[in-house]
Amino acid sequence: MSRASNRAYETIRSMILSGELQAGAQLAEEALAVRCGVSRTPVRDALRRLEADLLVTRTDTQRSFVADWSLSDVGDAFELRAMLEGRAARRAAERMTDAALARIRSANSLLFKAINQPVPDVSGFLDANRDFHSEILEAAQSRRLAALLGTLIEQPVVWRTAHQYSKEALLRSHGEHEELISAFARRDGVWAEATMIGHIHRAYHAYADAHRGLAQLDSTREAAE
Amino acid sequence: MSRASNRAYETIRSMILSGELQAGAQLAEEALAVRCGVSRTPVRDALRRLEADLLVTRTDTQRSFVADWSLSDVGDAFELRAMLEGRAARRAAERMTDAALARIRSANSLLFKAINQPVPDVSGFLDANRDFHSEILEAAQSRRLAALLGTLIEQPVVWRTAHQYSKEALLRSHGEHEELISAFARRDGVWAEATMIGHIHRAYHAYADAHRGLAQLDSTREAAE
DNA sequence: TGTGACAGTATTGTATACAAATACCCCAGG
DNA sequence: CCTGGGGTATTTGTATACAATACTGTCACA
Repeated sequence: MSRASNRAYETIRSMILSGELQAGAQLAEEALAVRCGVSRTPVRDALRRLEADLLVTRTDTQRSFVADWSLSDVGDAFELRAMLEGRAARRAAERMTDAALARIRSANSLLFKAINQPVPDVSGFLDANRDFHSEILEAAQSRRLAALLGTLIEQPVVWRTAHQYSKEALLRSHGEHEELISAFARRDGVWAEATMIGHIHRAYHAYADAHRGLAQLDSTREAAE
Repeated sequence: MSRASNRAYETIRSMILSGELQAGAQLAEEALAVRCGVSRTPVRDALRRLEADLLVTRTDTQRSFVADWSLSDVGDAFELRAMLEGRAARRAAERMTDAALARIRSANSLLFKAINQPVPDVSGFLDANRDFHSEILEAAQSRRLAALLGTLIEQPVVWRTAHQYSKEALLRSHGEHEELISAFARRDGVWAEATMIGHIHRAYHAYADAHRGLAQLDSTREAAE
């Protein structure tokens, strides 16, 4: 995808995720085109992609709006992601090559290094985490699974969650990854799947706890106004 | 989606599925626009959607080609579909209302009627089958699950398979649906999930058998030339 | 013979104008 | 006050022109 189209996608996406565009707000193509500094054509492209990400919904008459993500929607997404990533881990374990295993190990080493800085390097953690999971997806050798997970992995949700994490929680992630690696090393698909499902579910609860905390802050703030 | 865009989508899709456009063939926007009798704009839209369906792939430089669906890809898709529809059945059973149950029963009655014509009414069967499965998806109350399954349910694959079915095979489908209904009536999610997984897997094997038969015919024909 | 640069061609990306559809607002009638 | 109709404003759909990019084949040179 070339410049303008990507720019529109990234711009609109970040406006949604930052809250600059609130849930339910209408997304008119012309207005977005102006804000992104491009014409409507790439904006239309971007809206299509965001719709596939479920960040944008369309009415039956083709008007676009910022989708509203309740906590239950997020739960929904995590549940599916757990199921699909679990399946990916199982397939990966059954098809694991030594080379892929080495790459996965290396990603988790980088992740460990990022945690053990004087101040934990969250963005380094996230990069390594992404690599770790995508190596597994690669090893699973299923284009469809990759395509489905692509729409489900809301990196921003992971992002928000990770910034809430304590160093201990980050280390726990690393430890769960190590357990996955053990399962891969033994080509034990069932173990890998179960571990992955647990791993994602723990991430979900970390997110939900943080979210509840924030919601409480919000309502406190509102009450104070 | 309006007229031209849908027309392009349907036209290109059917050209791919009918084999008029063979796997690996390049899909140039201008050429497709001419063949569909519309301009490039709606064709671009259509290609995006077909890409999401994985009927079309794009190179890193944005050229589009007809995706090549080996039997293992189809197996991949069925496996995922079984997992996701199984999950949908479980959720549906856990959330089943009497009204939804009635609609599901009615869809399966129509399906039964379609089979029991002097000559089985395959397209009536397919309509009822689609309704049956989409009522379940509706009852599952998960937008994301619905979105994921939407890209996976290749109605044409079902179509090709159904036309191979004997009346007995169609009746077996009806019977499996009845078992699902029993599970729903008892709100037994585990039973519903297991039954659905079996149902989809049987459909896959029916497809694979038919496909192998066709492949054999093809190679025989080629040998004869 | 092999390789790299170049030019010409094909293809996709973007902007823009206009057409079609839809939503909104206001007012009349009950 | 509510409801429906109709006109206007807004928004999306489509076509088209042009720009940017990627592909292809040829020729020169090693």
